[in-house]
Parts: sequence; structure tokens; C-alpha cells
Amino acid sequence: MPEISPDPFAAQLRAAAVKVTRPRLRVLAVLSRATAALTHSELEEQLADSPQGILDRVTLYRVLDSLVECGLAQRTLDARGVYRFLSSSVQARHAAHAHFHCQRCGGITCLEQMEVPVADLPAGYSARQVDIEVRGVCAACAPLSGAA
Amino acid sequence: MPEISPDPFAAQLRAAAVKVTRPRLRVLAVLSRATAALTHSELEEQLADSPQGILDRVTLYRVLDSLVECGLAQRTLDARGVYRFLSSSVQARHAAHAHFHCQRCGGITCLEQMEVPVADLPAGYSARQVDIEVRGVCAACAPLSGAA
DNA sequence: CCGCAAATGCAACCCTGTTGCAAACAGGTT
DNA sequence: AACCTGTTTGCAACAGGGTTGCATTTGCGG
Repeated sequence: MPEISPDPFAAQLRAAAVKVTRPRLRVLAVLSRATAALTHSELEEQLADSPQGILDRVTLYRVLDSLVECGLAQRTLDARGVYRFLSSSVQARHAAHAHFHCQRCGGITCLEQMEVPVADLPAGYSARQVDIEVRGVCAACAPLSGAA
Repeated sequence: MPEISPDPFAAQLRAAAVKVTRPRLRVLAVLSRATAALTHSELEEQLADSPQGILDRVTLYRVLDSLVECGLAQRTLDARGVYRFLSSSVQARHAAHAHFHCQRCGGITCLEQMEVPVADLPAGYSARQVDIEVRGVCAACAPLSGAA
């Protein structure tokens, strides 16, 4: 009987007012150990390798949904259109700023110094996130940029 | 015998050095009539409604691939991770302004009124285009977004 | 200890995008 | 005009990500 277990993940779940369940604890553990955003299948693999064995695909989706909904995780789309999940604590270190995409080398650079404008939206719209993508040619590629 | 047909889309295809085929003409026509980027299934629907009837799903994908490859269309990912296609001529009119991506329906709206900040770049970098993507919930989806 | 809502697990499904292959076609050649 | 060849089309089947329905289990407050 774990009355108030010392588990920090359980505490996070309680603080977020969601039930403390084994699948949620397992997912939270993997997510907060990760250094980058993981796809559903990457999470599934890592969970399967754990001593507790596989976690149902659908359950994993639903656990992720609940974690996103209660703010403990974030969901983003990667360049292939696949969802990636990130624990919010990890995300906090990588906040909202502009990115530069070099059209020549494909590299992505963070533009920490560029200020993010306030979204000016039509009535009824609500913004959750503003992404700025500047496309052009980076310093390394500038000398070569004659050929498109 | 269409030596040089008056069809402007055929001319575009010839200029791009790809064969002039009925499916390509049909897709180009729909794309250049569109005011926003369309998904594959939206295109499929619009084509099915035309007098020429349905166009094969796979053919549509391949036609879009060829149009993207020859530069007559552009492909982007929407907020749901679904490809959207835009004729390049439409894209030209849509250059530097912000877009709103609804996270619920995936729709993309132009935010004409939102000013685009000047890119503040490190030395050596040059910007060609600044994309602003505001993510959130659009007016149509707002009423539904509580019951996530 | 009970009860109930929430969460889990399983099976089946949908949708987007791809691959393989035979038949049809575009467009230059004779 | 008929021919030839590489491209394109259409069909069927597949793959992977993500979702839905439903019966069973479980967290947790009473």
C-alpha cells in the first residue's frame, strides 16, 4: 500500500490532478529520462525493454494524451509529420524562439535574439504557440550561394 | 492535334519539361483555382466533382509529386501532419505573411494583418523568406475545443 | 470495504502515403 | 500516318500512425 510514495513522478501526477497509474508512471519516467522528443514507437520500444514488459499501443497513446492535456508533456510534429512527445520539464529548457532554416544545407539554427511578435488574430482565434521560421542562406553557405 | 494548345496549364507543363497529360492538367487547374493549400483528399474530392470524374488516388499522389519536383507546386505539412499542396503561382501571392495553423482541424489561414518582424540575423546570414506560423485553435473549432 | 468513474487492454478500424505491375499514352522518329 | 520507347496511369495490395468501441480492471474517495 503506497500511501504517499516517495516517487517524484507520482507527485507530479497528483499535482496535475490525474490518477496515478503504473502506465503513466512508466511513460513519465521514460520521457523525463529522454534528452529529445520521442515518437510513439520510440517510446513503445523503450517501454518494452523495461522489466515491466510491453505497454499496449493504445494505452500509450492515451497516456500521452492525458499527459499532454494535464501539461506534463508536450506534443509536436516532426518533419515527417509524426508526433513527438517531450516532457514539459525538458521542454522548458527549449522555449519559444525563431529558427533559421538554411535552404542550401538544410541546417537549423536557433535565433535566440530575434523577438517573437505578439500574434494579431481575428476574433475567435486563439494562439497557443508562435513559430518563426526564417528561410535563407546561412553564413557557412553564403559564399556558395550563387547556384540556386 | 494540339500543336500549341491555348491552354495555359499545358504551356506551364511544357515549360517545365514534363509531359502534358490529362491528370496533370486537371490537378493544375484545381490547384490554381484554390485560394489556400489543399490536402490530397480535398483535391481528390474536388476532382471527383468535376465532369471528368474521379482521379485515381495514387495517380493524384504521383501527379503532385511531379508538379512539386518540376516547381509548379509546393508541398507543406499542416498542423496535423498532413501534406498540403499549393500551386506555385498562388504561393507567390502568399509570400511574406503569417499563417495560422489550427491544431484541431489542420486548416491554414492567412493572417494578413500581422506584421512580419525583420529578421535579426547573425553576421553572414541572409534571409529570403520569413515564415510565421501561429498555432492554436481557429474560430470554427473554438466552440469544440473544450471537449478535447 | 464498496462503488463508481477513470483507465487499461484488446481487437478492429480509418486515413495518409507507398510500392509493384500491367495496360495505356505522349510525343519524337521514320 | 504508323511506330516505338520511356513515361504515366490505374488498380490492387500494403505499411505505419493514429483512433474508436467495448468489456475488464483499477485508483481512490466515501
